Amino acid sequence: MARPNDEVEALLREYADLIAITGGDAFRARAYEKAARSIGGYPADVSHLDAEGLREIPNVGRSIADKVLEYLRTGRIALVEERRARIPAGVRELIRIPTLGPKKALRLYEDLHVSSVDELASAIEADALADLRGFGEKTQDNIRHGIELLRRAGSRIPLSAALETAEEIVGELSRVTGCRRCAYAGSLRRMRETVGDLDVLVAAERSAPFMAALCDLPATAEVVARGTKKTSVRTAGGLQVDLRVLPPASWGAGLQYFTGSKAHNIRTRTIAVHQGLKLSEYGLFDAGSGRSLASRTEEEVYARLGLPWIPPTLREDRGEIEAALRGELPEVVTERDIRGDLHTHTDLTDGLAPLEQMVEAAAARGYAYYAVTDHAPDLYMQRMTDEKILAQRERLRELDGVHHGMRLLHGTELNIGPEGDVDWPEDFLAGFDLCVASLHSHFDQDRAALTRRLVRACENPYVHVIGHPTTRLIGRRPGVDADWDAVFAACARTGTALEVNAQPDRLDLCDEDILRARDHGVRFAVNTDAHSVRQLAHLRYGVGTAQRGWLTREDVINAWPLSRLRRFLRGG
DNA sequence: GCCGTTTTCGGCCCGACTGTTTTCAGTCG
Repeated sequence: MARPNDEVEALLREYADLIAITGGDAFRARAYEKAARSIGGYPADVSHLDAEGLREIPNVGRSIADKVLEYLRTGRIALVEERRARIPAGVRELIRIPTLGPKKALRLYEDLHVSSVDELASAIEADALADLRGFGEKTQDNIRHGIELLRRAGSRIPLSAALETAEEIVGELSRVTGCRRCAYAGSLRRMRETVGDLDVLVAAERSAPFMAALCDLPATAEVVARGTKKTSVRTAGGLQVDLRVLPPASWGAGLQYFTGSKAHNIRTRTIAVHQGLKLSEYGLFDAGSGRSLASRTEEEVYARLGLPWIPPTLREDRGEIEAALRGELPEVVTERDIRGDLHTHTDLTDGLAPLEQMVEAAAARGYAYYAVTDHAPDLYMQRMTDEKILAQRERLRELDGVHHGMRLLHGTELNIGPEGDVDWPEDFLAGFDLCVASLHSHFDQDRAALTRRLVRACENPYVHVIGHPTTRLIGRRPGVDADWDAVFAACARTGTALEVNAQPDRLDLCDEDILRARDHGVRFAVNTDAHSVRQLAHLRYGVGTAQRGWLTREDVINAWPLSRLRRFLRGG
């Protein structure tokens, strides 16, 4: 099951939403939100803490500590259940629609008895909102568009959630007696940004114990189908998990087949056919005699087809077969190649952990260098000042090299203003080792204005990296509309790196944009944008996305040794 | 509900944008 911290976070967030929807004290709602975020990002497992330990978590006081203890003891929080009884779950779903907040949700529920996204969609179709105060033409358009966005994301779940569930399931099944191999395949293994269902494979002589184990998992809510070769279940979170048990001799062929993509597999099967072979999930066979030629490992299967092993993240039929045939497959960047994180926050702005904890955690990851990039003053809500950032710099210099010799870079995340200007004058910017610059507002400027804005940011000699360049939020907000080829060209010309932001709901740039930018000769930085210690581990999602964009160590500035990185930052 | 170099009460992230309610509520970052 999910980590206790995550369960508590979800519950407190729900409570905060319910307070907001029922018109409770806004500050109280925010207090629960803040506590939820702090607990979710807290490094220690809350189920191992007592009341005193819980209260050491920022934004957790006596009342919330008691509620957490109640949850850990009984599995529920009475006050949350009380609020739940007053507001149908579907009403809370409504506030996931962009531009629709708690106030509008409550009005829809009270006046029209709308208690789900589907009911709202029908109500709009039936023109039932016409007489409702505050729901004019434009508002309805915005809601309709918001519902569209939600639905397009559909039932697919974020890569990060899928990966956590898959790793738990693989962990459990690996412990079952008779398990020779166990792995997840499918779009998850290819690290697609969202995942529709999980494909889990087991190699074993007997399948029954694994089918039983899957059905008995605590995460399993419903058994969809149960057979000897394949069993499907649905988790409490609504994720379908397909388990296939293969004979050990078919492991490689099965893994290849179920990893896909479909387009990639069509290409490999075509290659097989042209060689008088047949490729299936059971192996690579001679089409005439039916004799098995390769099946134990993926490497064998690819080799018998005349191909090198192709990393799963490349298997999209986006030229990887041709590159493999030419012997020109890229050696894609791996998590081990990343020598440092270049975009991270502390509690000086909206991060959760103090500088010392972030630095210590970064060192524990084995980084050679690490940049701290808190928000700059133009993002007013962060209340940054010259004094605060300079005091941080002083403290950071003291910590430089203290942990395993890890070097620290003092940076900032600048705000790209509507005209492409950034916070602070040039002489102040010159004091930073590294500046990331990102869009945080004015997303709906027209294409020409947005392009100019981004190009101007690139042309600023103190801007080294463009953070989360499109600002998309997966399933919630599309990226901004710019002439990206012009922006990528500007990055290449000015030596400005583009970020591959590893936050699971961003993954920005996305794989396709990376491929385009790469053609322009742009460099990249794979960064977590971590706002807590735990988020430093989000790096893997960024690396997966970078791989899908065919990036190598050479393309990624934070895979370089520090001396080379510093030359890049100096513009050399 | 949390918190404290304006400290046990009285603040709390501030400002902008949008749509619609002609003076501001709601939402967002």
